[in-house]
Amino acid sequence: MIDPKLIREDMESIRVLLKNRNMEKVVDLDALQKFDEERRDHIAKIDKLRERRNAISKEIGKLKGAGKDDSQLRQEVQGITDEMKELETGVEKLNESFNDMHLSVPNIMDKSVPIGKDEKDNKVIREWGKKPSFSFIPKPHYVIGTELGILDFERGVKLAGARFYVYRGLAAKLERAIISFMLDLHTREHGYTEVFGPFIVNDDSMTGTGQYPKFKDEFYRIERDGLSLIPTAEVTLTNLYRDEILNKEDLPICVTMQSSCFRREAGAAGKDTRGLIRVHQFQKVELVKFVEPESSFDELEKLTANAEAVLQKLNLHYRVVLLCSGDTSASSAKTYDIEVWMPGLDRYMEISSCSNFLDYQARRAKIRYRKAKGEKPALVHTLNGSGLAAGRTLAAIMENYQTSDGNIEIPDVLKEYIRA
RNA sequence: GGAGAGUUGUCUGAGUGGUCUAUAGAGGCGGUCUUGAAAACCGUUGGGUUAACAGCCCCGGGGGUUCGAAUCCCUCACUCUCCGCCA
Repeated sequence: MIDPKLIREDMESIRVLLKNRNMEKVVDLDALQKFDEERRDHIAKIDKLRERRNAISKEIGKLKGAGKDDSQLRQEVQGITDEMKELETGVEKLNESFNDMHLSVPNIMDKSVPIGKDEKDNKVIREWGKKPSFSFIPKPHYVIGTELGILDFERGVKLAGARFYVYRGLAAKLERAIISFMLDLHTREHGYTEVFGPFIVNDDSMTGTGQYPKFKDEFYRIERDGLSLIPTAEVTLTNLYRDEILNKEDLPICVTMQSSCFRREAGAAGKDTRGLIRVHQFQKVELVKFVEPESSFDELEKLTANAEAVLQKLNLHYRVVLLCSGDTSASSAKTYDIEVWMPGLDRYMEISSCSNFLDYQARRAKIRYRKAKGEKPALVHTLNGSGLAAGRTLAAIMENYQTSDGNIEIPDVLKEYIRA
């Protein structure tokens, strides 16, 4: 959620924002403003009425105690109650309309974000390493994996359906190694604390990070228990401090967690249908930071560098892309995608997405901190990024480390994790 | 899954429908006193809404009864104890 004050005081900048994000049609700003005004007007009236009613009730109590007649006061209070009821039903509807629209207003955007329509307008910020050269035509990971018998898509389908897979032998082992390696790197060298928490969370958590209520179709929900499978450990990690007031001294808080991630991929029919790129269940190491507002853009650079370090140590060529206004997700103020080179697919593939949410998530999830004793709590800034998606990392290693005889070499940094 | 007991402000803990609309103690912060400290004494001590004071809201969440609810009713969640089941 953006600061509701912006809606009242700086409508024009929101109008520009919506235009840049191609979301002009998503939010009706005039209606939003109207709902807000009416709703606040009603609330003020109700408060006045309640003040009067509280006073009368007190009076009645006194009269009763003294054994005196209170019928006149009772009559007056009846009128007040009726009026309040009417206003209250109005406020309920107004609040609902306002909240729905307020939730769909995207986050403000950083000045450094290029204005653009879609991924074509994204800006490549830097590249690292080089595309590897092969003396043969490199195969896509799903061909290598199937031929080696370590990726089994047919049995994945049998067990659960399309977009599921089974790892066998080296693939299973390699992914486990990748995850351990990444967690060790982030905790030993980048200052993150390793966390492990629920993969299944309640609706408050899904709402806190912005998955609900807008994108319900994209996630697996267990109706019977009112719980959902997390699409990313961002949900678990960011909601750790939901409804809490943190100490300034404890910031920044940097946490990392590996989890399975569950996505319905509802709108992805026909896209990336082969291989490990787009699947319903995959593993990922997530990085989340809670920081003071002043430092959040510096922290975004650091977080992105932390994710890049994984690829550097694996010696995988990648580029960092700054997403343009139209391609940045609604809750993010600035996003870098890290795209790894896939020789078999002959294209770059997103393997991490690092975002600064400013106070957008913190406001929803009520994550605050106290700057100094006696001061009112202020919202923290939250950031997150993949560090990295494990299944895609496995795919990238398979394609980049393939040999002419159809095998895969093990990257040096993973060797100590694979003591077969 | 069954039975019972709970959930109150930083903590402990009162409060079973009003007339001081949250006792009291501890802790924290400030002060007096002191060479300094302790003790003692005095004061202060949450979140939200609002331009702001006032007002209004918050006694696990939601709903209800009532002129009036921490207090009564319904419902859900969580915690504890016992039983059952179980990796």
